[in-house]
Amino acid sequence: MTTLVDVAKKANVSKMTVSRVINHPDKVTDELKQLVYQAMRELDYHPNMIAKALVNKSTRIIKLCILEDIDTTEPYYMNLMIGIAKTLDLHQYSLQLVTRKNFDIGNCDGYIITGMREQDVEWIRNLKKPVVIFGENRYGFDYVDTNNKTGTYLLSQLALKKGYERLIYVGIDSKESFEYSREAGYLQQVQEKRMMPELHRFGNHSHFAEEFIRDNWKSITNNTAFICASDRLAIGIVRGITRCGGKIPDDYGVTGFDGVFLNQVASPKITTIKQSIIEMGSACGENLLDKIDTNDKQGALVFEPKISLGGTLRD
Amino acid sequence: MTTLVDVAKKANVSKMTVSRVINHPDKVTDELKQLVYQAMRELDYHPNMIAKALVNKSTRIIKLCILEDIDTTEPYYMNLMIGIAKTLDLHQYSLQLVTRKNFDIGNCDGYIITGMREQDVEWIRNLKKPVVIFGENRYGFDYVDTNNKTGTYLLSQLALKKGYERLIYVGIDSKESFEYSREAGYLQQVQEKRMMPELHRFGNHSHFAEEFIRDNWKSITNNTAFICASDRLAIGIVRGITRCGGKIPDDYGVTGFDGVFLNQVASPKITTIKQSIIEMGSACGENLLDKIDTNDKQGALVFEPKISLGGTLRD
DNA sequence: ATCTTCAATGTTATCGGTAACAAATTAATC
DNA sequence: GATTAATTTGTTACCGATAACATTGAAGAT
Repeated sequence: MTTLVDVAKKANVSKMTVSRVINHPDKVTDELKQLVYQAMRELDYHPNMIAKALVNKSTRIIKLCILEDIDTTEPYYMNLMIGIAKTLDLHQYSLQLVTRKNFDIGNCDGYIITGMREQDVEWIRNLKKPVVIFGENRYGFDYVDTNNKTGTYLLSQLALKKGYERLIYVGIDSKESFEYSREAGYLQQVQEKRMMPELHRFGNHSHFAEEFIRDNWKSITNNTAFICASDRLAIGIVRGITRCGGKIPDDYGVTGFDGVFLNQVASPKITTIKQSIIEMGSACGENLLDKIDTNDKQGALVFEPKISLGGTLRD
Repeated sequence: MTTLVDVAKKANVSKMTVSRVINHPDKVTDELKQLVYQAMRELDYHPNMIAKALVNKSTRIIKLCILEDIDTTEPYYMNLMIGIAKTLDLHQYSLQLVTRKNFDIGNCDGYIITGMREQDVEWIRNLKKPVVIFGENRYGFDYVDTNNKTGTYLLSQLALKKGYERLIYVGIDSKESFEYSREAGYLQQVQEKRMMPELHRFGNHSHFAEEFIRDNWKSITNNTAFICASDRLAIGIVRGITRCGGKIPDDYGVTGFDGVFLNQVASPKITTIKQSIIEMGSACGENLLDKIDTNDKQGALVFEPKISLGGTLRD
């Protein structure tokens, strides 16, 4: 490996000048800079990040903490990691995957946290390194997420435009911020149209949604659309309606949210919100690295949702 | 952060002695060792891996190269990563996720490679750091995998025991080693029973398998079991048989392979080979770290397959 | 012309460890 | 008991970078 000294010798300057060309180029004359650049190119010089890390007392490690149960893991996370890793690699940082159990083993320069619950706020506040949360939150942490409210707002709007006359929201029975936002999107659309809101909440499993349909089938009038907080629930609703003999999308409409995993195997495909998790992961990484560099708050980064048309709404 | 010097002062020895207690404990008297251990405990000393890496000219980074198309990514890889990360974290290594495009950016101490094809053998051979392949191969690389042959052998055996009289193998149309092994398992079982082998191969998509059933439905006699090389294919076969009016598991049996992803949403659940990818990932990590430490070949690590009973075989 | 001032470059010490060599202590040999 | 060998511990230099301070040299002020 070529080092600073090799470059310095070749360019006939001190190694400090080379270091400065890299880190404070404005403090070096153009003449020397050219010499140094030339030498770096000829020797194919790449700075040794380990040495850098040693003097900076940094680690070049970012921890990705997945706080949700690993059993429920979906490709979602895989895409997230791919996105994060892409950015980090570019900046010569590396990603460490940790869970609740082992998150405090070893040092790092920053955290990306996903699956945060209320109970986690405390210890996250106490972390001494920059943090970015993946998933919206109302505790003031910087975060990256889809605009959840706009998502359900748009889907509700679309359902109405397709002529469904009744809109039932099927939500997740949890106190998390994203759920409130998705409900809010539905509510706003419904209120704008002066309709009666109808909300139901279940654990995020398809069979809960399916049971709900079965148990209430007679009260579910024709021409109803279900705005679901997740693809899982949407699939349950579809299954329930189908088993009860209802016709999708002619008599009933269904929309989901997420569009990562289940949509690949579902039949018919759910009309849902497509999230570009990879892109969001990259954003997460960049957000965090900026934060590390500048030591500044970066604020939230909200991605505008895109509808992915499936076969569960008319047309 | 407490350093070697802090510990050395507290224990009234030179820092070199402390270093030796950690790395060559046999070269230090028990008396001093106790003093040093005591001091380390009191100061809660943890070695600085960055400094270590600098003098050892190592990086403490392991690259996980996923060579398959990211689009086809399944939770499979997520589990793999969790397994690998678990081991690496324990040894204070960190994992870097790379793909074909960016695999040579930045240094590392070793590679774990998955999704290897024949075309990759060349450059993998040329890598200068230790390598472990995830997935069996016949090029002499160390690897970790399920015993693929035993897997299909056992499933075939089970199908016969359940009384199915005809066994059709549905394989993946690719030249990869795992496919050959799965075929071999089926063949061995069939030959032991002096039956006529019947093999078909398709791209690894459920609709190919489904079409196959439709196109050949009249020649598919009752009491046939399909030994499939993947859950995807198995799901296609199930769908095909169901659509043609066949009854599973009464008149037709189906088995898959993998049991990670699709099995969660399939209905009925496929009888398949369950692979503990997390565990295999850990093994991968340990294998590689051993290799880095000893600079030795570690050989293959083959996990014995376990059958996961679903509803696609009788009983 | 001399003294400041400031910008451009070089020197030295440092980050936290380890290897290689030096010194000190103990044990072994004659 | 003196000499040598072996074991244990300490000293120094180094890994590859950067910060802090020192030096040089040219422009501007008096």
